[in-house]
Amino acid sequence: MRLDMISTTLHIPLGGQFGFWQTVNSHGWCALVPFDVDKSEQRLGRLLELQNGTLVRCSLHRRSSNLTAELKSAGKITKAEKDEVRRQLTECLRLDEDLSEFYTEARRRPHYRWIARQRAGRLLRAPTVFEDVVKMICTTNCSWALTESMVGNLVRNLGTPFDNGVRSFPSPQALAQVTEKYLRTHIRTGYRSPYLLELATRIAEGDLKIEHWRSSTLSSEELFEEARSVKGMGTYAAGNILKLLGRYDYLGLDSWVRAKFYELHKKGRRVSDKTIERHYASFGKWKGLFFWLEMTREWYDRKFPF
DNA sequence: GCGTCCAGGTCTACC
DNA sequence: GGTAGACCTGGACGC
Repeated sequence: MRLDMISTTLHIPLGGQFGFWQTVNSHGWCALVPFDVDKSEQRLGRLLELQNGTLVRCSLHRRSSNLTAELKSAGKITKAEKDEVRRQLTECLRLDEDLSEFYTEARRRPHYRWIARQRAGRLLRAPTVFEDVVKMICTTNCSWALTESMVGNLVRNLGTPFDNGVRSFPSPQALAQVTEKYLRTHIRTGYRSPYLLELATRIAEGDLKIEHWRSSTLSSEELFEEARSVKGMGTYAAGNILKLLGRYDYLGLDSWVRAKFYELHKKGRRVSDKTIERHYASFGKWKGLFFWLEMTREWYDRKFPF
């Protein structure tokens, strides 16, 4: 479908702490639709769905001390819609998250000073917790290629169409409308299908309010347990979802980071998860972030992999 | 082209 | 509380 698009530009002032390209490439999310990346231009693309259903395609890049967002939509964007775009982008790029305390901790430790220098530590997230949780479940027990396939199928089959084949991430309501068989056959989510369906149905029916998690006053332990109560979210998935909520108390171990830890700290020898936990215990509430950045440091030293 | 094996987290049943 | 086996997909490999 081709629509007559209206373009407009939004400028968002950035603090000195903010590393745009570092945030975009902080983990694999930028490679999962409806995000897309243009490496040569250092741009992040994203189709946003606003509360009133309006779709806005954003192309983001850094220009001096501003984030420039080039917006395209089927009609003229109102001021209220622009404000919502700004809010959603602030959520995705964690522009409101204050990492001063984390950087002070990093500067105190010679091995981690590079983190503050690089302005690393902001982890890209989706506009909604729902999208983050669905994607996290789609990373479990499979290769990255399969994650890309499952998320691509979800967006292609259940997302709202925009322009030129681009689609939004499906809402809980859209996901809740299909059957487990449909998910297995068309989305290829396998045994995860009943988990995704249950999650979407609970949210659509108002039984589970995961969008509150980002502003929750619960302790990290309580929030971790609440995340664990979602079927399909084990210790790995819940630990990493907490990082996307701004809580870094958990490591979120998977086979890739374990292997990286063995390589960096144990000359390739396997050790127990408890040993890894002990290694980072002194980092307190920041341990998950120090851990992830140490495991991915080479991404910052050379090119990012996504 | 077909069959087999394997890697990857989580859940459930069982001890 | 700890452990074994099932779940499902796609890629690698051998024939």
